Amino acid sequence: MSDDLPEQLRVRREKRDRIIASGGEAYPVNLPITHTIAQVRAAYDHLEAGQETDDLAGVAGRVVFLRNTGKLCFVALQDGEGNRLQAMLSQKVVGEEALTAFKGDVDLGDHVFVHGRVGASRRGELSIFADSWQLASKALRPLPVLHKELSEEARVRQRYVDLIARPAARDMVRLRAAVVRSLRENFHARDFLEVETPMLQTVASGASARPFATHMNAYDMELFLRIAPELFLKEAVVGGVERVFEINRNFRNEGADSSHSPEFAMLEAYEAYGDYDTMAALTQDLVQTAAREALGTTVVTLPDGEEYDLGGEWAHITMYGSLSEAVGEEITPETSVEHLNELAEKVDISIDPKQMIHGKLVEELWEHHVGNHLYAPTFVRDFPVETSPLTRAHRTIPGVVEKWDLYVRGFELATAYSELVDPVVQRERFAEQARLAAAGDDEAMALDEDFLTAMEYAMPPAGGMGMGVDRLLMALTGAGIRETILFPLVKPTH
RNA sequence: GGGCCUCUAGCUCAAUCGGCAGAGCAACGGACUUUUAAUCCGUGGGUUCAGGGUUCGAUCCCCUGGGGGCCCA
Repeated sequence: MSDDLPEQLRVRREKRDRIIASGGEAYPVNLPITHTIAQVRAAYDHLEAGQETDDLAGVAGRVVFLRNTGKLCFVALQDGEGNRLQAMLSQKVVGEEALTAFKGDVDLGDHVFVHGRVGASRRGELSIFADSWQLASKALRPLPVLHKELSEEARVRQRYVDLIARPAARDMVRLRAAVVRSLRENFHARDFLEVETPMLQTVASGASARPFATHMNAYDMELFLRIAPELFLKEAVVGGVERVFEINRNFRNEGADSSHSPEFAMLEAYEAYGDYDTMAALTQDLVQTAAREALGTTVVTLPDGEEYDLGGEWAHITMYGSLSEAVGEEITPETSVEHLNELAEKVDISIDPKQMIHGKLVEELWEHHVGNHLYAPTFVRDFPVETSPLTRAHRTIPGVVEKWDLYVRGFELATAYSELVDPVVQRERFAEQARLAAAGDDEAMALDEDFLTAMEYAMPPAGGMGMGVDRLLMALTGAGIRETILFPLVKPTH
């Protein structure tokens, strides 16, 4: 059986077996650790080359560097954050037997414990001068070459290896945790309550997307993974949870690419007596504060070295206004479908004839003429009503709704509404979505009767906002969405 | 969904008009008490993504399928 293994795996397995057979431990339950690698580094980094102390320390870490010069061995131990500490095993100090065992048993990738005096090597490297050592956990597979980039595929298929090998992978995990923490603390400071609403829903609504379907055996019924928490969060607002947010996963049964993942983390927040302007101010602060707290600056350095500034007041433009400017003629909610279609054909935008409605044409034209060229953080305001069924009509401008999308470096980071709270109008909007669905739009929003009933108990006027957390990480780093997700979905190899 | 690129040793990558499949690191045996991708001597390691076709001969050319990436929709 083990004869079938590649050489390096077989050799390591044999070492494990030999250690255990001779009464040693390859996987001890605990070790006499006195310091973390980081603690030793913090306390002794000032030592100068050749300077030794009488302070003893027992530390453990993963072997990422190994050198045997005969009667002296060097080993670099790494912790989960990437901190490294060298240990030196001299035959004179640990003894011949222990050194021979070390040479025979330890491979790159193993976890090893060393105990000894703290000092700096002749070359100035902070080190443990080991008087004893012990295997902490035997690795049966070799590490990849640490000074070469892992292939993109290996990175996502074996993220744990990526985390061991690549500092940027470790940084992303910690940055993401810092960003999410910043978001939560910001909300808490504003007296928003965090809630968790259903992931399994009988109707997947609150957004325009295809859901994942599943089946509940006990009730013998079809359920859907949520595409958005919106309707439940609004029901919470109806019930008096007037400042509320949720950070959780959404699932959309659509394509996956560098900015879309089938499951993605979403932040949604609702504020009674707020509107899309208060949401804009909130969103700008959430992002800028997260940048300051997680990165230490609002100036993001992208992978190509370019600096992108998230600071300052972000621009506000209107969808119809910016589109009119771009095409050189006035486009309004009254512009006919026929004329919009002429404009679309002029730039080779083709739309399914069954879905040829004013709102879709305006949005497609806007994306082509304006959205694709947006770079600096920009709020795009006042959308056509057809494509925004949960948004209230603009307070003064007929034919548009109070909705904005936030674009950062050309992708959509967040969206917000002055929420539609009139239950009669809301029902009409759902009816219109049902007509679109009947006409073949499989992304039309599904009607949710429970939600409409809740609305009939009166929801206070409110602003609501949604932001993709993975996309926020993209905005803060320039990484693709799969780099921001610790374990992204990967197709099986077979 | 469409187009292009890609899959070779544990890892990162070479290679051949179609003619014994290579390097670096890693591994194995040996030397070395201050190494930082050590150095020196020696050795082993391959279902070239899978299946089929063409051919005396396929890692290479063709077809089908699979994985990954990029661009477009």
